[in-house]
Amino acid sequence: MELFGFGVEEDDLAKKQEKVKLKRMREAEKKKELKAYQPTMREIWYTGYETHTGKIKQGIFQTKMSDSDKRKLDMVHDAIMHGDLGMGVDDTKKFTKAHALRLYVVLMKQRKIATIKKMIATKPHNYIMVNNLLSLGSMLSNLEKEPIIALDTETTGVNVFKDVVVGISITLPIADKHYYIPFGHVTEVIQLDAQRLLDTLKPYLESDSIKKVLHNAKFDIHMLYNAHGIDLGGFAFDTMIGMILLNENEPSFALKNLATKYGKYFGFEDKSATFEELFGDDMKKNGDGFASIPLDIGHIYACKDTHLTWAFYQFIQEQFDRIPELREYYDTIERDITLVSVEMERNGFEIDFEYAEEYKKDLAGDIAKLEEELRYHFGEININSNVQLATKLYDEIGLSDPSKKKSVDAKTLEKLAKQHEGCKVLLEYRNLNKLLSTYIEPLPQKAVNGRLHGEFNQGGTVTGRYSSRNPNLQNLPKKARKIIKASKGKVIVGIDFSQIEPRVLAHMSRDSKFMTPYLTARDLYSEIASNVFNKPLEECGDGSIYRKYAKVILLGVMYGMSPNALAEMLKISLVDATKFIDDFFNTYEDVTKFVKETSEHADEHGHVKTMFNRKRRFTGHRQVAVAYHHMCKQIEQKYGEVPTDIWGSKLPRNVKMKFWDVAKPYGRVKRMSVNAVIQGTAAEIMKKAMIKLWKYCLKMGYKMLATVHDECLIEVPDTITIEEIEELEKIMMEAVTLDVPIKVDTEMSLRWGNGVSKKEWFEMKGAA
DNA sequence: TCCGCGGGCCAC
DNA sequence: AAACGTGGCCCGCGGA
Repeated sequence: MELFGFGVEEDDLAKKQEKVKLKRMREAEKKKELKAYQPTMREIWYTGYETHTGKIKQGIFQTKMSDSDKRKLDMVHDAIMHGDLGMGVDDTKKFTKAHALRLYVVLMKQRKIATIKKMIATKPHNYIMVNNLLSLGSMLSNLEKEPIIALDTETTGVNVFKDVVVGISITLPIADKHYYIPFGHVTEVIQLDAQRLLDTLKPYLESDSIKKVLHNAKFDIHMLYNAHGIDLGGFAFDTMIGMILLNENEPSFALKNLATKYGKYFGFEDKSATFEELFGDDMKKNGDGFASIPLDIGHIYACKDTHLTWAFYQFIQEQFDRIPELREYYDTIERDITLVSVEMERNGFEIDFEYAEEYKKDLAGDIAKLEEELRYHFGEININSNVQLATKLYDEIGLSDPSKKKSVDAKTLEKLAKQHEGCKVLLEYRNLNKLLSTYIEPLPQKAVNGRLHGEFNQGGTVTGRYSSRNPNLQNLPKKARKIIKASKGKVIVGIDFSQIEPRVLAHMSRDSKFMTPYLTARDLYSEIASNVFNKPLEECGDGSIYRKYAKVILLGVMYGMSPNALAEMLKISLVDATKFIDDFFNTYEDVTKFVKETSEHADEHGHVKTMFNRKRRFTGHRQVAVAYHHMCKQIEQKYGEVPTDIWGSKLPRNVKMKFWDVAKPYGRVKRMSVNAVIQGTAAEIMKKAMIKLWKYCLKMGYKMLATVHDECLIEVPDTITIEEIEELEKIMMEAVTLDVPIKVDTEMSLRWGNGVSKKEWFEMKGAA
């Protein structure tokens, strides 16, 4: 590797430098050329389509670090030239690469220390550390005059059930002061006694009359409660959720990232080193998080957190003044739902460890047998490696590839099963292995005190739905749900909105034909099934395969499924699939109109809105729409009409390709926009229902456990009466009033996944 | 050894 | 060059 002169015997440093300079200039030129396509050597923000998945992505694009050593050496070289490393130019002769890299570490350390010293020297006058009774008293007397404050906790880590709070930041807007109150730091610096301090702060933190603004409030509420028994009161606003409402496409909602991007809009220009730059490594190494950070610098960062949170709060309020319906949306839906999320995460699910262990053993045994069979069929390959598998199937065994892409997914393997009997075994293996490795094996390990606590994120999706993770409790297969049981003396009640998305579509489109089955208490899916498959209605009832298909069809067609995909899914001909889609849109004229108007709204405004005014924005779509419509017009003029099936049309090949370039992204946004309105509205209805359920459950002593998009899970005493269940159902159904009735279905279970209907449950109870 | 990515697959 | 949406987790792989 070129070391910029280090270790060079001929010692013509100047000449060498000249060469390097030239080289750098050439590189810079090259870089300039490439910039438009692939930015190198630094981070940039980007927005674009991910070519493979077709998703719109925003993020930080980071180039590979292959040149990082070069840069490091470069810096060391400069430092030596400037005398920063206390060495003369002559010393550089002895250097090796390793030596220079070690020096780089020293250099960075020196720079860190210099930065920290400077930050401490230039600390804002209103950043105050509270670590004695005098400063505490002063802070409290100011606090009593504040109707609303910003609050943040510093902790030993991010596990809300295991970590603890080591300090609390508070911003007092009227006093214009930002405080950090440390009580759990590993330091020589004197701190207030933790217990006595928390006893003193508790009434203020729990007070409903002192309103609190936090960034990612869910985390702090958990931490204060779990580790210190403080039940936060007066929760007023979560700036993270606020920012999500203002731009759901933001790549990161971490306070520091938001500050870097938006700080300049409210006078918070912060060019100082980030906390991670200075302490990221230390925190990782020591394992006690913020507690290990020296307080003289740590408290500055802690103060800045609430300072920033408050600045964002004001910024968001200004935006909400412009868009008052968003404030209304936050106030009526998102604020309280934060507390519901906390409640669900805190409750968690009880795991049946014995059952899980038994199930694990069974599965492992079955899987081992299948693995042996697979070795017989496919030899000594890693059966989990799709690369090795594809080579085996298509190159060595020589199966003909129905996917044309050497795909080895379930759909393809099913087709291949006719050619090779090992494929069926493989499908069975995949099935069991997925169940074991993703669910049965890891879930019990994630339990804390016997209960499994997943995260529920109210802002986890761009449409307004919840997401769930660590673990994801919204995608457990029925078989995996069986390791979850009701607590002793309890029963899990699952209430789900029946066909909520079609009902939302019926309401929003006001399509009378679509609404009629709901208004006359008939079943839309069954009617569709009867029409499509040309079967009598009796054969298309609940539980029939035709009805199940109809459900898939309706949801698919609603969101723009292609005839090809539909034909594939239903194993019907392309002609039939095309005919069904046409029939659907001809039958439901106002649904068609609704889809069209939604799409046109997106074209014109670059966003769509749900029923309760949450926006989904499509960055750059307006330009795409203009280009698309322009091209449609041109094609219409030249060729008579715009074909629905581009590739099957008679357009010249180059026109097809050019049209597809805009039609593809345009179509994608069109589908996303229609979906966002319906899915988003359904999600809002669920959130409204959950808030009402939550309040009722608190009163009744029930435990809310989870939401799975259109379903709510609640743990109640097993002595619950049918009237009490019906009260819960009523609360769900009355969450909103639509032009079609809202229906719910209830399932009761001692083991999730083994549910019975409400009727069966009470029959069982009656018999016992 | 760690990280990002893609393929595959689970849910609604 | 071939069109349902919203998510998260596991695995192998290649690069540092």
